[in-house]
Amino acid sequence: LTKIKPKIEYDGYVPASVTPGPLSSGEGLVERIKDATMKWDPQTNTMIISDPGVEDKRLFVLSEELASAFKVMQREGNNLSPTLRCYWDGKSVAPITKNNPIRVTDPHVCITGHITNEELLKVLDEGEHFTGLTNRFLWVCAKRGRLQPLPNGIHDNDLIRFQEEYLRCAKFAQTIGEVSRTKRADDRWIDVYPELAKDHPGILGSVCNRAEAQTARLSLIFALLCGAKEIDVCHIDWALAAWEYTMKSAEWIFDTGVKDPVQDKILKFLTENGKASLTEIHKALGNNYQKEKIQLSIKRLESGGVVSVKVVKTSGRPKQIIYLTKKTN
DNA sequence: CATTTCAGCCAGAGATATAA
DNA sequence: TTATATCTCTGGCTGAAATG
Repeated sequence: LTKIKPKIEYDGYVPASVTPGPLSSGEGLVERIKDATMKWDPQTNTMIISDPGVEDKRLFVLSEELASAFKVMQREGNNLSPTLRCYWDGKSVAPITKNNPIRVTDPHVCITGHITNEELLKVLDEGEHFTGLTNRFLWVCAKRGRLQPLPNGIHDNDLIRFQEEYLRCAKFAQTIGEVSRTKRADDRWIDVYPELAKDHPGILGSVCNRAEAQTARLSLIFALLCGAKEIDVCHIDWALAAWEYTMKSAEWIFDTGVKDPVQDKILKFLTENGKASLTEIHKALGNNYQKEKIQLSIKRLESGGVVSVKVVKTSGRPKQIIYLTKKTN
């Protein structure tokens, strides 16, 4: 909406600020919506505002170069990924740096990124660094429907119609406060929830294991776009349809070729030895793998029924033994 | 082309944390 | 306290770039 020169009256509505990226570091994302910073003034012996910060915590990032964002995330010490994850959760962000007490309270950040399938697979294949990040995005496959050598563009009148419609919804949404589901919508939600919450094995799991939260958010957006005060059954159904499309997209993108390298190594070790303790697996992975990544991979293998984990008592800390449950091929 | 330099990688020892 | 789990750090290796 804001990318196009406004042709309509906003009439009091302030659009979120827009940045084209590129996403390069968590600090960069924080800077745009940071809180005011205070510092001690020895002259007057009071706290003074050293930086007014930004009042409006909304930020829309349109990153045409998502590949570069994924690349910088793999660099050591880059905190883009953790920052993005905090943003998704709506948590306040306070990067820990010595001389930079900047923080962001209640961020509201939306990121739209473009990337080709080839690039995505390439950057994802190189590291498993962004487990937990990929499932905070909705993956939507898009391709050119037909060749259009002489595009007409959208007619101004049509565009204005969209703008006005959107503006109406946005203004309305800002007035209604908390949104809840209707009773019928609650029932529908309870109905579909178990299926949504189901774990998926493999790398697809790490991409899709946030289905409930994503669908809930989508249903809220659909409701607001309808100008509704409550989420109704249809909004949930639309959200489910949208979610299904993004999941199918993710399946198409991620289920071809990309494997979880940690899983592969664990499986290889297990096929050679039959069983292994966590320490042995850790050693097999080079003694320097983070426990989260190992645990995640084991959990996925476990939910896929490939391995089972047993806890064995010792005279010290209990030993966790991982068994191969069925033959792999 | 041969040699030197150097950053980056990695195995693995050893230190530290954790659960009972 | 013990044994296991997890993390950190170092020295050696490698291959690419710089130098002669």
